[in-house]
Amino acid sequence: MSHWLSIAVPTPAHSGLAEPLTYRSEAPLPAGSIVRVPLGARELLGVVWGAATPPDAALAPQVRAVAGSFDGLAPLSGDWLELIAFTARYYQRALGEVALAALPPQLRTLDGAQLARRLKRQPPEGTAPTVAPGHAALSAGQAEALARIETEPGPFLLFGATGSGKTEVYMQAVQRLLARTPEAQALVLVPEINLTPQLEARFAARFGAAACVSLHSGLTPAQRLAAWLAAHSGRARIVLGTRVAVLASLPRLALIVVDEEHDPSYKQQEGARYSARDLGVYRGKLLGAKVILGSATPALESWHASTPTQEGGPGRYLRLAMPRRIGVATGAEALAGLPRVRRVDMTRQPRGTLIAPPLLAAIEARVARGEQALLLLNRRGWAPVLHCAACGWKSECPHCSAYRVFHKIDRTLRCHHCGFAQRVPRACPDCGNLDIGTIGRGTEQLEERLAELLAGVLRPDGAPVRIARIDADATRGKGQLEASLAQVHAGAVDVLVGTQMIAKGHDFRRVTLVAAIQPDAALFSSDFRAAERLFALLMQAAGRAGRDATSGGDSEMWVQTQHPQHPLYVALKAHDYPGFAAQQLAERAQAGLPPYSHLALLRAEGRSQQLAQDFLSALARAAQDAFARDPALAPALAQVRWYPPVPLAVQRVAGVERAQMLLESPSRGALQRVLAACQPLLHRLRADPAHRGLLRWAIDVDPLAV
DNA sequence: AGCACGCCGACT
DNA sequence: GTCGGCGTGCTC
Repeated sequence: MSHWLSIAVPTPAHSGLAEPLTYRSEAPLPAGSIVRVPLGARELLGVVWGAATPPDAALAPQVRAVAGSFDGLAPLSGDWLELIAFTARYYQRALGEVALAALPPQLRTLDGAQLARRLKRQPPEGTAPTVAPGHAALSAGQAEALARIETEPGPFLLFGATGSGKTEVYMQAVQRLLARTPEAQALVLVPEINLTPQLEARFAARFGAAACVSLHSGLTPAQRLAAWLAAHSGRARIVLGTRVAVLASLPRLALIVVDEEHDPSYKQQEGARYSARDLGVYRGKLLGAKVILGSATPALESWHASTPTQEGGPGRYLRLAMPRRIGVATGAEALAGLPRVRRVDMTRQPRGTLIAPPLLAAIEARVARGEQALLLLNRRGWAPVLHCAACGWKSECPHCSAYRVFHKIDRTLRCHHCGFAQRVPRACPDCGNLDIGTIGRGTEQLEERLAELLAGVLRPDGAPVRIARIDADATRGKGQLEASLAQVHAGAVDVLVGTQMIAKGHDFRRVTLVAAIQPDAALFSSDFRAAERLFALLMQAAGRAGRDATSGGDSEMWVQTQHPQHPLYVALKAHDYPGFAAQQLAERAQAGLPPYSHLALLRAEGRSQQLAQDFLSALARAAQDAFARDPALAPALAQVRWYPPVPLAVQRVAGVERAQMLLESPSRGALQRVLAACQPLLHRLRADPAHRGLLRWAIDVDPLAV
C-alpha cells in the first residue's frame, strides 16, 4: 500500500514552491526521516514533514515516488522540525531550503550504503563526559551569575567585561548541567571559525575530547558530517560551533550559550538571512533549555531586552552583570587594571598625519621594552582610490559603483566587491598624465610607513623591530592566519598591523598597546548600527591590551580622531558601556529604530536601477491595493510603514543594479503578516512581462544595516 | 537554482 | 549539415 508523504525539498527561492511537496512511498516513513526524492530531472535530499492528504485529481499525476531513504539514521525530532519551520516562516524562506541548509552537505552525495559505512565508523555510544578536577576558584561575580543561572529560567544576558571570566561561567554551567543530566547536550556558539580551536581545547581539557565536537563551515565535508552525526546521535554532549550550528540536530539539547552575542557574524548575510543569536533564544524557549548570551558590549537589542521594566520587573532577559575579577565596581578604582584610553586630537596634527608623534613615541617605547603593539586600520590594500590630478580620473570599477583599491604588493587595482583586478596603469588611462596618485590609506601602506618610521628602533635583544600585517589579503592561503598568529604569540612580531579581524578573540598576552588609526568614519555613517559596532570593536580591541596581569596596569588604547569629544569616545575612555548604550538607545527611540521598531528590507536586483526600483514600487502599490481591502490584513497593513525604494549604498555590483525598500513597524507580528502576504505578490509581479530584466528579489528580516 | 527544451551562428 | 550559444520555463 502506498503512503502519501509531505516532504520538504530544497525548492529554489523563486519557484513559488515554498511548502513541502507530496510524494508517494511504499514504506511508512515517519516525520523527520531524511529521504532522497526526484524533483524535475534532479534527485534531491528531502525531509519528511508528515503524512500528506491524498492528492486531488489535478495533482495526482504529478506525484512521484520517494527514491530512497537513509535507514539507520534516526529521524529528526519534532522539536527540530518546529525550529526549522519557525526559521523558514520568520525569515520568509522556503521550508526545504532552511531544512537542507541545516543538514551536512555531504549527506547529499552519499547513498544509503555509504552512510551506513560512515555510521559504523562512529565511536560507540556511552562515552560519558569526564570532568577534569582542579579548575580555578570562582570570583564572587561568577559564583553569583552561576547561582542565578541555576535557579532562574532565563534567558540570561551575561554582561561581563574582558577578563571577567565569562568562559569559565559557560564551562561551569555546562558542568552543572551534565552533573544533573549526564545525557544532556550543550550548544556553545562563537562568532568565527578561528575562535573554535582555542575554545574547543579548553572544553576538551575539562570534559574530555570524546564529549566535544566542533561544527562550522571550515571543516572538511567528511569532518562536518561526522560532527553532525555525533550531535544528532546525542553522543556529542558539547557542540561548539558558528551560526550554522544553531540549526544542528541536538535531540537532548538543554543549554545554549551564545558567546560575543553582539557580533554581526551571527546574522547570515545571504540565502536564509537568519540570526543565530535570535534563533538560539527561540530554540531555548521551544525546548525549555537555558540560554546564556554573553558579551562585554551587548547588542543594543539585548541590552534593552534585559533592562528592568519601569514597574521594576525584570526584562525579557535577565541581566547578570559580572565585574572584572580585580578592581572595585565604583569610582576611579573601577578603571584600575583596564587599559587607559588616550584620544589623539588629529585636528591638531598636520594634515595627512598617519601616526601622530605621541603615538609613535609610545609604540617605540613599548617595542624597546619588549612589549607588543596592535594597530587597527579597517581598510585593506595600499590606498582605497587611485586618482589623476590632471583630469580627475579615479579608479572606478567598470562593473560596480565603487572604486578599485590600489594594492601595491602585486601592483593591482582590485575591486573589493566583484573581485575585478587589473595591473595598475603607469599613466592615467583617460589623459595619459604620468602623475597619478593615491587618496587615503590602507593596511599595506600603514605597514610600509610604519617600517620607515620605526627604522632604527631596537628590541631589548638588539634586533630591529619586526612588523607584520594580518588582513584578508595576508591570510588568503590556508593556514596563513594561524601561522601569523603563532608568530605574534611567539614574540617574533613587535607591531601587528591589521583590519578588525585581529581584534576578535585572540589573546595576545604581550600586547600592551592597541591603537585605532582612523576610526572616525563610523561616527557619521548612514548605517544606524555603525556607532554600536565601532564601540564594540574598540572595547574588544582594548581588551586585547594587557590581558597579562603583570602589564595590565599600564596598557593603553589609543584612538586617533578628529572628534575627541564625541560621546562615543568619552564613553570609551570611561569604559562605560551602560552610558554608551543609554545614549544610543535614546537616539534609537527618537528615530524609531530597533529595538523600538522592527525592520525588514525588500531587496531587488535587476539589469537597471529603474527596473529594480519599479519592481519594488509595484509591490508596494499591489500590497496597498490588496491588503487594505482584506479584513484579515488591513489591521497589520495599518501598522507597517513603507519607505520608498532606494539604491543600495553600493548600488551596482558585478554589473547588477540593486535597490531596496524598507518596511518598519512597531509590531513584529504585523510586519510578519504583511511580509508573508507579500510572497504571492512578489511571484506574480516577477512573472509580469513589465518586470522582465528583474534578476532576483530577497527579503531580509531584522537586517543589520539599512 | 539546475536542468530541460528551443531556436540561431561557426565548425569537423 | 551538426555543436553549442544562452533565452525562457518547469519542477510534487
